[in-house]
Amino acid sequence: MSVKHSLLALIYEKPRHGYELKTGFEDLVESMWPLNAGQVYTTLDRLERDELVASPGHDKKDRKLYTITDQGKEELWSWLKQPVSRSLLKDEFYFKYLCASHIDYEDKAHMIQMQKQTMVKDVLHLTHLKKEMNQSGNQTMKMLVEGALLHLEADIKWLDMIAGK
Amino acid sequence: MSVKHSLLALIYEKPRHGYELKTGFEDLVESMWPLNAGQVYTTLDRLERDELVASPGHDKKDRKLYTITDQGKEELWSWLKQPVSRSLLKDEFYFKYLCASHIDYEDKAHMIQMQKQTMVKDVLHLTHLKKEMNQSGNQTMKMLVEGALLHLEADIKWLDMIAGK
DNA sequence: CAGTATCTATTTACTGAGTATATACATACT
DNA sequence: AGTATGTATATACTCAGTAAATAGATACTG
Repeated sequence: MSVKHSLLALIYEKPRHGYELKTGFEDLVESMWPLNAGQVYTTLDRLERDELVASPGHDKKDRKLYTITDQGKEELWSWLKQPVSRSLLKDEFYFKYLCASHIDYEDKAHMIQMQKQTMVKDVLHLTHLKKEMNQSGNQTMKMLVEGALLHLEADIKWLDMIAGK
Repeated sequence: MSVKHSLLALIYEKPRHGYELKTGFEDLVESMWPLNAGQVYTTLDRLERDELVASPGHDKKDRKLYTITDQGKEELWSWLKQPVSRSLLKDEFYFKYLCASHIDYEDKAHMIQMQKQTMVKDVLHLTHLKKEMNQSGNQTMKMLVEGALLHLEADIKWLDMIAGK
């Protein structure tokens, strides 16, 4: 999504070094999104070049620390402020379906069935996750799970609709 | 999304040259997704390099034609067959919301309101589009619009839910 | 306790997607 | 005649992300 902005958010919280950002990111997304370690460092290089972060030096263990600049804060706020617009075709399945229709893909029914299966599995998985989160787990993530479930519901409803045509 | 695969689909339909792919793409998405002309040619270069397309030569007007190879067809089928998995965080607003929560962003309520406004506007726009499509317009696109509306409904329901907490 | 696996930590060359911009000829308009 | 628009392509560049290598520290295991 935007690794760049999430790193900015983590550095905004407190000064950090590369590896701490990697683990910080993974904590943030509860390991649901594996992050290539290299990406942290390449992104940091670009952030520093663009003066959204700066480095005041290294810590005791010789790890390069980064702090957010004023410009970096502005960038972070403006990213958060900007609503996301979900253009029709930003949804990958819609786009695939459009391509498949265009070329009269013979297996469109199968395609829809497979997609539905994946989504039903996702519903089961997320429902399980939601239960787990009732005991422990952070509140925000629980809401996201709830949102994702509503999303999946809508998707499945739609798949049934188009499968019936 | 995947310009690469949609170009493959268009070439699969019939041999085409670069400019024809640009216009073909824009017809396909009914101009809802502006495509940088340069991207067509850079993508074609990569497709040719990877032997997913080949060029049998130029047409009468000296435009380089491309045809799909067997390997290209396989790539297209496998893309279409593969269900898309929508990881929780692939949704940009969820991700933003997670970042905002993490840093105690003061204006989360405002953020949610802005997002809702954008979505309500989108609903109006798509509802209008749907009506237009009842007369003219292709059937597939109409279904996508219907799907997007279900999606937006779910999103708005969720936004109301989290705004109330 | 020697050997090995895992964790911490970073670097770098590279690929792939997408953009900006330049060019050039043809046609339409005014 | 001059200007805008449409057709057509090329290319250098940026940005995001990956693969793979390196290396020291710590934990585990027979």
